[in-house]
Amino acid sequence: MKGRPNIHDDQELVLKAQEVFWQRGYHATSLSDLSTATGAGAGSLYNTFKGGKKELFRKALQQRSADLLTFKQKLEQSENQVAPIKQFFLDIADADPITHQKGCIVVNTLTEMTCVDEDLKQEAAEILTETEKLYKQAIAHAQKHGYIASKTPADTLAKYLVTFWCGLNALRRIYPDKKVLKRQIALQLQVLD
Amino acid sequence: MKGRPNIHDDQELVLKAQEVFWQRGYHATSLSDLSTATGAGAGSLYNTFKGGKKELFRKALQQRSADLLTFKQKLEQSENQVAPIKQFFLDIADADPITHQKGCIVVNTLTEMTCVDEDLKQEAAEILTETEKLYKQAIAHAQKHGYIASKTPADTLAKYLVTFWCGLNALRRIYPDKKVLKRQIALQLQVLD
DNA sequence: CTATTTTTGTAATGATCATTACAAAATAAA
DNA sequence: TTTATTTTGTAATGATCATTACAAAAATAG
Repeated sequence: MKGRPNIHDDQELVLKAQEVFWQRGYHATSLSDLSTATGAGAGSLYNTFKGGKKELFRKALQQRSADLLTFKQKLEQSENQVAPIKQFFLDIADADPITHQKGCIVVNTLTEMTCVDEDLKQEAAEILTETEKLYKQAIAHAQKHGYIASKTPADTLAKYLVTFWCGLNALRRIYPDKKVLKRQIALQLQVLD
Repeated sequence: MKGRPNIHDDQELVLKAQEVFWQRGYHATSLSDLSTATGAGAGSLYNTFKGGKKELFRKALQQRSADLLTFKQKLEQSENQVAPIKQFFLDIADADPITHQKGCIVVNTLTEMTCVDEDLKQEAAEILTETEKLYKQAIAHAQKHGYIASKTPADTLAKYLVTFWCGLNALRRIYPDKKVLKRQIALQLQVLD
């Protein structure tokens, strides 16, 4: 293959860009910010991501869809498939302050892009419905095997968890406090007993 | 008083600006958008709001703090102070599609401004903690008078409601569907029985 | 070594942004 | 009326934005 070799790994560019987008959102992030964060100049960024800023953002967002797949595989190896989900939520309380402030890039995007960019809003919404589907399967599995007593439909409980996830990412911004968060998370997870 | 008279009422300017900020957020709203929405030129807007776009946004946000006070007065006239809160949540399901997409300007601002503008983030956070305080008093009152059986501390339940509010404003964007929302809201309000 | 191809950094480019300058308009006071 | 004062709409202003143009750099292929 001819041509000057890549300095920057494409995937690493996406991850470094994701960090900035995650913290500042789409509109408050400039190409200069992305250049600084990635270490790549505008030339490189536009050569790699022909769609420019928006394509880079899309890739950063869709990365979470890939991450979800990894979590799905972990679930499927569990006896009680709801246990890793509960643990995921409980672990949120232990996160560092910056992580609390960042929240969730998918929820952030849903909020930022609604009434602004229908495509990106829809992409964020779809990642959340994917998450919901994963929750639903895990809950149904756990109910079938007696890990959950509640007769509430798995569908409803899954939507409950997605709602909680979105709410928790607001709460942790207001109260980035381990004790408070642990207590609130425990309360919310009671419906899965 | 000397001088050319006002065409635009200050409060109406704020409310018209609020509508645009509520839908599009701070960064995606241009002064041209605000000029169109309010019917006032840049000259008028800067003459009225010396702080420019940011002051106008602040006023639009703080309007919700005033609205909260109105709700507080309604609460204090109720026998069961938690009843109007439950009703408020249940009524969300009946809102029109655009209202679902808009969500809550306070939660939107908390999300948009975290890691971007500490002042505005804090203002949004404070409106939510004010809301929490209002919930807490109402819940404590209801518990004392036997309207709520749950022994869970009012403080914890109030934070639960704020978390739910933030989550619900994501859920309604994904499912702007009366049946779905009614079901999920009813489930979440069960902790207040 | 030469030609070709791709990446890279930098420096335009043109659009859009928030803000300001300013003169005309419209009132009250004198 | 005349003068003073405030509002209004429009047209600069200068900054910043995303994007593109382009030439140097760095590799491979012939």
